[in-house]
Amino acid sequence: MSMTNVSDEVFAALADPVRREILVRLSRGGPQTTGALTSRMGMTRQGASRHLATLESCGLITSRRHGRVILRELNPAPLRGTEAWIQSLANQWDERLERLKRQYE
Amino acid sequence: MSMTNVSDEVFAALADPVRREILVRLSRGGPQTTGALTSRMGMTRQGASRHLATLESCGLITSRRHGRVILRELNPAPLRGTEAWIQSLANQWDERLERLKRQYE
DNA sequence: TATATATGCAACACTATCGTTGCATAACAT
DNA sequence: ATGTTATGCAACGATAGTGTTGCATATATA
Repeated sequence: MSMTNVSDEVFAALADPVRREILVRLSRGGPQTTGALTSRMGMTRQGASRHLATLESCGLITSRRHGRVILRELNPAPLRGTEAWIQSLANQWDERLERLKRQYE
Repeated sequence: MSMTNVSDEVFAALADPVRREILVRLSRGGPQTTGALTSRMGMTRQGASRHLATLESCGLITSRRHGRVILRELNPAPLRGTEAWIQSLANQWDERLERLKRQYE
């Protein structure tokens, strides 16, 4: 597995605190409308809506339309890639330390 | 544990592909100078140097001076926070699904 | 049909970030 | 001392992202 360009968009999406809060709310409250998600978040509807578009673009959320309401739903699948990347990074470092340790014993 | 503002800087640092590649190189090659890290990365020394400053600012790398040479070293510790955050997010979603499943059985 | 609700799209100013260039500093080598 | 190597700091233009406002669209309700 290549260690570069693995879920580049996902990393960028996670960089914004507002988007992370949206993900947390979705994971706790389940599918919600933009309004329910936006309220008490100190931002215009359009501001939050753009964040939702960013999150959907990289696959972190999906949306289903019910009449005039659109329900946003969390999709944690892309997070596995970033999680794997981070773990691989830390693991390679640990393996390196272990090699050095064996060498000097 | 609060799900917001957990290693905000680390998430932002990981959003850049150049910085992620620097981390990968450090995890594989161990402590290196800026020059060794910068070469073959399609960027000026100052460009890479700024990324190194960003990474050091959030604790992902440390630096030791040896005469006129500064060795950069990976510090994977802050990554645990982001890893935990991602896992917690996915876990909460899974638990939610399980609750719903039990409810409808 | 009218009216309210839920949403998207486009344009705008503001800010942050990126990578560069130029100059300064500090440590080695000759 | 002089030159070379390794680095930092400051300023600049370019680019990208953020949040806003205004308008348009589509669906429900009276």
